[in-house]
Amino acid sequence: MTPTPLRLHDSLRNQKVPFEPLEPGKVGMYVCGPTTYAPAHIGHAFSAIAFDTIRRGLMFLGYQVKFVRNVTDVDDKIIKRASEQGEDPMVMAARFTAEYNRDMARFNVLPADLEPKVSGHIPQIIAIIERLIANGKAYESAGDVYYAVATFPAYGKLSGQDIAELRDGASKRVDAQDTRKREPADFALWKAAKPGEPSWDSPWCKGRPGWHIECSAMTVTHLGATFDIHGGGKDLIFPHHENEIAQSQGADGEGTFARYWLHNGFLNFDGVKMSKSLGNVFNCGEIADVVGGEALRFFCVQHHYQSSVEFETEPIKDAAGETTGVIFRSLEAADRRLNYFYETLQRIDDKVAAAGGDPGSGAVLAEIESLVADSRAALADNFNTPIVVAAMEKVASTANRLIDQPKGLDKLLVLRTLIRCARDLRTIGAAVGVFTSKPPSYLAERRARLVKKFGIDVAAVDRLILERATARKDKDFARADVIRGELEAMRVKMIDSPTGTTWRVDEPS
RNA sequence: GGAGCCAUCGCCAAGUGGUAAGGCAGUGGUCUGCAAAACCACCAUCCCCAGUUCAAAUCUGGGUGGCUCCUCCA
Repeated sequence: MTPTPLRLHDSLRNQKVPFEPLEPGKVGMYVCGPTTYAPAHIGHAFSAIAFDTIRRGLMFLGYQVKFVRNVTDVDDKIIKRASEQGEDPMVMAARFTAEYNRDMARFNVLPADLEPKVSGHIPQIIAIIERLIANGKAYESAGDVYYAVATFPAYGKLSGQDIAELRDGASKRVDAQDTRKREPADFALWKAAKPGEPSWDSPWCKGRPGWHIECSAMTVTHLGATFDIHGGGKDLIFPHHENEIAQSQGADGEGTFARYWLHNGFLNFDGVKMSKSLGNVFNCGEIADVVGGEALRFFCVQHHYQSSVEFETEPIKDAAGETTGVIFRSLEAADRRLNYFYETLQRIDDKVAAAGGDPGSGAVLAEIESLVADSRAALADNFNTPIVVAAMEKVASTANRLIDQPKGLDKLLVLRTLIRCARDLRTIGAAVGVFTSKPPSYLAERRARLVKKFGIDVAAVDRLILERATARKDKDFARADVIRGELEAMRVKMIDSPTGTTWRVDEPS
């Protein structure tokens, strides 16, 4: 299959450009992963989902993707946190790494093809530092090794920063340790370890790598000196990605390293940045428990990966006015829409099963035929997933119409069209990471989640529904409506149909 | 102080030179014992001002408002 040509927004050129992989049909992609010193929060998920969507999009468009996402398991923050908790840093990092991967799986983030760790790449890191020293780009100072920013003229190109300005900015923050640097903007490639800290032998001192160098070492190890796509959060542009470029090109020469830079936008909470001081940092586990992992995934897919996104929350307060929790309005809305799609898929499956299955090949209604092609075009235009969602909305509403009001249409045509709707919705859903569950399983999980959340007594609901059915049979509609009122007070809404009464839990919107 | 991003219907959100996707909410309708769900219909000229152009939400300049980075914060 010939891959579909695509255009993507390259941060370095700051514009949408045609994507031309090094090797036709193949994509080598590297994304900055987590530093594992704490449970993953929703920002980590947001970035991981963005690049998982891009990866899936590339695969859907016909590219063979090698997806590398690193784990920073050696880092000052890890050492600090582990020391505070009296835990071994490497053990703690391994624990949070496993937790990170479990969390991301709940958002339908596929495992990376490779998940390199700093601790497993010390020789490669030392090798690249040695190359940098040999090239005159780095210098040793009291056991530490620093990158000499002044030796790399292109420094600042990615972030649009002027190196003179950076010097001014950095010089305001000089502290005692910085006297080891030639100039404040220089950054550490290797730093000496204190007793008890994780450390490795090196030509300079027993120590550990600086933060930035790991990515340069891992990309060249696993993707080669030059590769296709490098991704990460917008906040990493400076200094992290700027430093990566300086390191890799300093070691391997001009024109090497990432050929396209992709950066995902940030999550804003009610207009402000997420930060611990504002108390709006939410862990992935909490989010997935409260609204379901796929709801966050769907929410992300409803937005463009590059845009910053508004995220509406509302504190839950007890009688005394104390905050006891938080309501994720945006995610609840996304989950309701996701529920609509799953219910639609369920209805199609039921209808098809009732009709005796697939009637074989033949024409389908033209209005649903373009979903796959339209989605392909949208994804090929810088991974425009909101357009994909809009196209899926159209197919879902058509499917529902065919189920409810198939009047005047050939039965086999309707059946074939419905089968095609379901098949294409699942195909396109998978291309962006949604609708991956079986509808009964999603619907059951959602109900269980909401039943638990609102403390609904399922046995009582079933009893009341039976009572109401009896009342309706007796034409005692007054009684039936009283029962409905009682159920609605429990947040239970009934859906009457020719085959009986089902119910759903409704969140206040 | 330096760099950059953004401003589209009540809310969320695509579109970045050719005459405003989609969702939520709202209104009217079909269906229903009544509802709900589902479906159908209606629902914005794009922050302000000035330019460029046959044509601008989309380009340029100015203004206003918001956000981010320059602090190993995704």
